[in-house]
Amino acid sequence: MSDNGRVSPREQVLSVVARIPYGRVTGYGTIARMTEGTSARSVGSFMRQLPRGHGLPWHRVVRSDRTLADHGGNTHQRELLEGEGIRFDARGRIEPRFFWP
DNA sequence: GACTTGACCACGG
DNA sequence: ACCGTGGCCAAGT
Repeated sequence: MSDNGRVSPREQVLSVVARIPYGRVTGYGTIARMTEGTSARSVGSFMRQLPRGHGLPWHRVVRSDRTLADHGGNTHQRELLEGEGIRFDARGRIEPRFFWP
């Protein structure tokens, strides 16, 4: 924690992302609701600065419309998710049953 | 401290 | 179902 007993927004976000179970996904807005002092947009801003490959399952965070965010480069997010058994429909949307909670 | 920038979202037309 | 619009809030300039 950083100031007066309250955990900083990004710490909370990191903590929630780390808790997303294997084989499930959640949305930016959902994370915003589980944390304080955040919005879906600010959650995305935090995620953007994360160094890749530090162990955090960043790929389990998707848009509320169940499509994958455009990260602006080669990311194998879809492959990573499919590797966990997550299925996409013909439109490129993750099937609702994989959402967490 | 004002102004800009996003891995976003809900809603109306 | 597809846009456009306004709202959101931490960070960076």
